[in-house]
Amino acid sequence: MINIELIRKNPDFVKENLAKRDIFLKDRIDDILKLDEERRQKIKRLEDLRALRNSKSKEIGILKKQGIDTEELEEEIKNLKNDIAELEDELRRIEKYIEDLLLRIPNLLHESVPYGKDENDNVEIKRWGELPKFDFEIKDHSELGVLRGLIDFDQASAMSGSRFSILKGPLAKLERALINFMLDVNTKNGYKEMIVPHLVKGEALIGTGQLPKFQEELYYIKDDELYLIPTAEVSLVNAYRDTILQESDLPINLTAYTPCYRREAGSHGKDIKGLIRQHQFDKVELVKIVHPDNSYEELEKLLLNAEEILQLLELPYRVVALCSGDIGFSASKTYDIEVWIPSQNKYREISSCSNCEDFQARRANIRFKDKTGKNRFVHTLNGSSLAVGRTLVAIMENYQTKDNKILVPKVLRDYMKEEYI
RNA sequence: GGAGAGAUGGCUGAGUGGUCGAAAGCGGGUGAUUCGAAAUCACCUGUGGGUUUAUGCCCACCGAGGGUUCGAAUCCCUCUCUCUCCGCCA
Repeated sequence: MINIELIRKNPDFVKENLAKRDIFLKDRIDDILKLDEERRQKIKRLEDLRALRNSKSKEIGILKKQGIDTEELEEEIKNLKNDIAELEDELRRIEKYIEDLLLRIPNLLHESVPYGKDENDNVEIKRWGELPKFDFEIKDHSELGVLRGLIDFDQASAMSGSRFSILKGPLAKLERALINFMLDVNTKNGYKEMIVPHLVKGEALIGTGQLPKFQEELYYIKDDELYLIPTAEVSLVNAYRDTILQESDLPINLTAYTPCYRREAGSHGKDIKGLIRQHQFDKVELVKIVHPDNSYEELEKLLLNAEEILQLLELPYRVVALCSGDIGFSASKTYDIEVWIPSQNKYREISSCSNCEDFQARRANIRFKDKTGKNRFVHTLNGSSLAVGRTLVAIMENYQTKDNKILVPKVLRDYMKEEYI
C-alpha cells in the first residue's frame, strides 16, 4: 500500500510514477485526495464533540460525589450522542472507501526501472552459460516425458482437469531431489528453512498484495474462508505480520518449499502443453525482510542466490530487468531469471526476484524499532529460488540424450544416486 | 466434537462503573554516585490518529465487533484465539 502521506504531499510524483505502469490511475489519486480531505474534516469535528462529551461526563462524576444534581448536564450530553454516532458512521464509511481504493493501487516503481509497455521492453542484464548443441532431433519435455512413461497428463486431467500432471518414478524423484538441493543451497546461504501453511485467510493475501485485486487468480475454500497459497511468499511474509522487530533482527532470510496453486484465469490458451503452466506446481521460495536503507543491495544478493542454483545445475540463463509495464502489482523493482528452453528456442521465466520496499510491510504491518526508538516499516523482498517444475523442464530438455534419456546434472547425483534417468 | 478456564502495556501481573492509558515488579533508557564497574538512588519508558511553527493540546485503543450508561478495562451479547480435561485422529 502506498503511503497516503506521500499522496497528500506529492500527488504529482505519485501520478507520474504510476503512469509508467501504463495504467490509468490519475483520477483515482484525485479521488483519494478529496476523500482524505473530507476524512480529516470529519475527524476534527468528531473529536471536538467527543472531547466535549468527555469533559462533561467527567464533571458529572465530580458533581455526583458532592451530591449535586446533574440532570441538566446529562441532558446536554444526550443531545451530543446522535451527532457523534452519525459522524462515526460517516467517518467509518469514508475510511473504508479510502482503504479500498488504496489497496487496489499498485506499488510505486523504483527510479532504476526501465520504461516500457510490456514484456518485450524488458532489459537484458546478463547471460550465463553456453547454449547446448544437439546432433539429433530434440524432443520437448512433454513428448519425452510421455514417451518414457515419466509423465502422465491424461490420468491427471481425468481426475483433476486440465493443467495437472502426474510425475512418475525417477522423474518424481528428480523433482524431490531438486527441492532438497535448492533448500540445501539456500540454508547454506543463510536462509532459514520454514514449513508454512498452504491455506491462509484473506487478510494474509491482502498483506502480500494478491487481494483484493486478484481474487480470480486464487483457489478459495468457501466453507472455511481459506485460500490456497499461490506462492510461499504469502506465508513467509505473513509469518511476521503485525510484529515489531528489533533492528538487530534484520535482515531476516527465509526459504520454504511449497506447492503453489493458481487458477491461471487470464492465461487461457497459453502454454497448454506440458509442465510449464500448471494449476499446481512446486516452488522453493526465498524471502528477505530487511532494513529499508539497504534493500536494493539485498535485492542484488537475492538475485545472486537464485542464480547460483542455475549455475550449479549448469543450465544456461539470462537475467532481465522488468520494465515499468511488466512489473507486478506489489513490486518496486523486479529481475526475472529466464532459463533456456531448447524446444522453444528461447529463454523462459523460472524465477522472479522483487523488492516490494514497504508496500507489503504497510499492508501486513511489519515494522522494526530503529536506533532512535521510532517504529519504521521494513522492506520485503521475494524471489523464487526456482520454480521446481520449470527447472525440471529445463533439465529434461537441456540434458536429453539421443537415446531419449536424461543426464542427471552433477550436483544432483548424490540425491539421485544415478547418472541417467 | 463435549466440558471448563482465560485473553490487560516488551514480559509477569493488579484493576468489577467516574481524575485509569491503566498499580506493582521485571526488562529498557537517561542521570547521580564511582578511578571504573557492580550495587544503590532519581527520573523517563505503549500504539495509532487529528491539530499545531513548536513546547503542547485533543481523540481512539485493555483479543475483535456490537449493546447498556451522562460515563465501560470493569456490566450484557456475539465472535475469534489460547490453555486444561475428555473423545476422535495422521
